[in-house]
Amino acid sequence: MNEHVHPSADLTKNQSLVMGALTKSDGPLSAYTILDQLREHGFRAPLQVYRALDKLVEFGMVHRLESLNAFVACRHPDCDDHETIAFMICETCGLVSEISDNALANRLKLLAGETRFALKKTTIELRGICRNCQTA
Amino acid sequence: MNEHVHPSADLTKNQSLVMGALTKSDGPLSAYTILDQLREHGFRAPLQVYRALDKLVEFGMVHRLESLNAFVACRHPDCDDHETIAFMICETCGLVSEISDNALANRLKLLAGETRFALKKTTIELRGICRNCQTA
DNA sequence: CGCAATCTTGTAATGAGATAACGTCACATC
DNA sequence: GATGTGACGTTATCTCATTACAAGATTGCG
Repeated sequence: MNEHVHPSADLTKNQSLVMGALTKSDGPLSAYTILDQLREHGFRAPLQVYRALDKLVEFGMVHRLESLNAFVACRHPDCDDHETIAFMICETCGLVSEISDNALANRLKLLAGETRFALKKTTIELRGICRNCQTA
Repeated sequence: MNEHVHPSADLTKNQSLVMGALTKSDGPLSAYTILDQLREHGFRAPLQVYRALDKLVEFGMVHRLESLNAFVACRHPDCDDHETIAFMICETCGLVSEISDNALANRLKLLAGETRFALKKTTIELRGICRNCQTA
C-alpha cells in the first residue's frame, strides 16, 4: 500500500475549497490570499484557512514554502517521499517546480546520521530565475 | 583575497549591537527578541533591527532561518560558500549547526543546471532532534 | 569652504502571517 | 441518550516585516 494516498474523497467542505483554490492557481498562494478568494464561499477568518491547510499538508496534498510563507498544491510525479522534496522557485514568474531526487535525499540523511541527528523534516528551497524568464 | 571577509571593523553602531546580541546568544533570535534586548541601548523600533540584519546578512555574518523566522550568527568553519549552507535545527533545545557540504552543494547545482535554472540562493534546513536531546 | 549626493538613522503607522481561547455543532459509539 | 471526538465559527491577539517620511551624518567635489 502507498502511505501517501491523497484522500480527495474524504476532504471536508473547507478543505476542498482550500484545495481547489490551490489547484486552480498557477503558483503558490498565501493563506490570506486564499482567504480573500474564499470569502464569497463564506470564509471569514484566517483560522478557517489555516486549519484546512494544516490537514492538507498532513495528507501530503499541499506543501508549505517556508521562504515564501505560502502554500502550493503537491504536483510532483511520484509520491514516494513527501519529506525530502526540493523546490525551485522562480523569482520572476513565481513558478514553483518540485524535485524529488534520491541522491539529494540520501546525502542529507547521511549528513544527519553522521551526527546522530534524528531527522524529521527537511526544507530545501532554491531561489533563482527559471529558463523561460531568462530568455525573455 | 577571500570574498567573504567579515568586516567587523566597518560595522555601524547598530550593526555591532545586533551582531553582538546574536553572537552572545546560544541559538537563533527573532528580530523582536533582539529589539527587546537592545532597548536599553536605545533601540525603539523593529526597523532598526531589520536594517542592521539586512546588512549583516549581506556581509555573510548572519544567516536567516526561513523555517524559524529567526537569525543566527554565522559560525561555520570555512567561509567558502555562504550560498549553499545547510542548517540542522534541534526542535528540542533550539541548537543550530551549520553544514557546508560540497557533495550537497554540487548536487543542487547540477539539478538546477539540468533545467537551466539560474540559482541565486538556496535554503536547506533540517528539523529534528539532536544527539544530546535524544539521550536525555 | 560650501553644496550636493548618498548613506544611515529615528519614528510612526500599517501590512502580513499565524495562533490562542472560547463556544458550538454534527456524528459515531457504547 | 450520554459521551467523546473532530470540524467549524468568531473574536481577539500575537508575531513578523515593511512603507513612508523626516532628520543627521559623511563623503566628494567644484
